[in-house]
Amino acid sequence: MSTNAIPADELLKLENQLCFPLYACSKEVVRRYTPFLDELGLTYTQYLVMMALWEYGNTSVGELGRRLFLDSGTLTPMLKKMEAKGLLRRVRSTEDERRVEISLTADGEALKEKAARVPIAMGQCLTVSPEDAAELTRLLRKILDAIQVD
Amino acid sequence: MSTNAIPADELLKLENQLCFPLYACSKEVVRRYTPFLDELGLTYTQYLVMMALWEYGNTSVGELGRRLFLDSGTLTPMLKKMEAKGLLRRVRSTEDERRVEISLTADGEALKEKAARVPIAMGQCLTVSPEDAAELTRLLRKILDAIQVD
DNA sequence: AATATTTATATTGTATACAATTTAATTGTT
DNA sequence: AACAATTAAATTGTATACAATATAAATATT
Repeated sequence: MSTNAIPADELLKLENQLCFPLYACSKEVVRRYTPFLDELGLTYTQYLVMMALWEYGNTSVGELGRRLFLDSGTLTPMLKKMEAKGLLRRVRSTEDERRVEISLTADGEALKEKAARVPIAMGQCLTVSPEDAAELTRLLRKILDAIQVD
Repeated sequence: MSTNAIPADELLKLENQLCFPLYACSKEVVRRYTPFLDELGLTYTQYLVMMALWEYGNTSVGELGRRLFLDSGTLTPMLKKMEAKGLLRRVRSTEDERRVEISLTADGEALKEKAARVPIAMGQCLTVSPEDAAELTRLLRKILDAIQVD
């Protein structure tokens, strides 16, 4: 572990850091979803929950959290709201009473058709070439995979 | 605007979307900063504010917001906390009384030396090659630039 | 000059996020 | 079986984020 030759000035410049554009880009892109998701009555995180349920089917709070990188402190209140809106059911598992099973209602399942508009609209809004998008996704997944290890 | 041939099923898969890995990766990377930033008594967003001030010098709330992609609803309460901690000053401009000038205190300026450890520690924590980091940053900046236009 | 428009912050309200703790159920050990 | 350790959600507390609105100051218009 040798002394790093780069001075504090350079190290701390926003443009020299990976994390800042990552943070800013994520926020700005998510923000662009809002008008399209408003039409579905969903927030971005709720939309993620719905996509996970549409794709993988019914699960538990914990499994949902592992898939979406969210913990129960975020999910529990959000799932309660979504249950109140009639999109899903929260049922304590009889098999393992620690678990709460999340399942889609008919309304929740039906919302999928309307939701297909969202990625299409965003695709037109973002103007990222398919190549750039693929490369970006690849690099982000690589970091996510690496970061999970420790 | 022709009918898109890709079915809803495919469009709505988490793995087929750029935004989800972007969102998840940003969150997970920011979370890794926490232990290092705790030593400085900063949150990640506060760290961004400090980096902007160290790099660009004193500014106004609005300019800070444009640089960091944050609005006054986020910045005002946060800057008040940072002022209370003695890191910066908030002074209503006499020249234009709508503006609030943000300037570093001696303590805030001094924190820069300790903060240089943070990007070094994160660099070791992330294990991203310089090439991947450069490519990723380039693509993220490209999206951020494109998204600002509309 | 008086009024309208724009601009810069601040405030309000809603929705995440997550660390830390709590509670209750299940599993592992002796 | 009894107790310890682990696991799954829920809760608590703190800190963003941002849309919408409010407020006040500066600028533009008539």
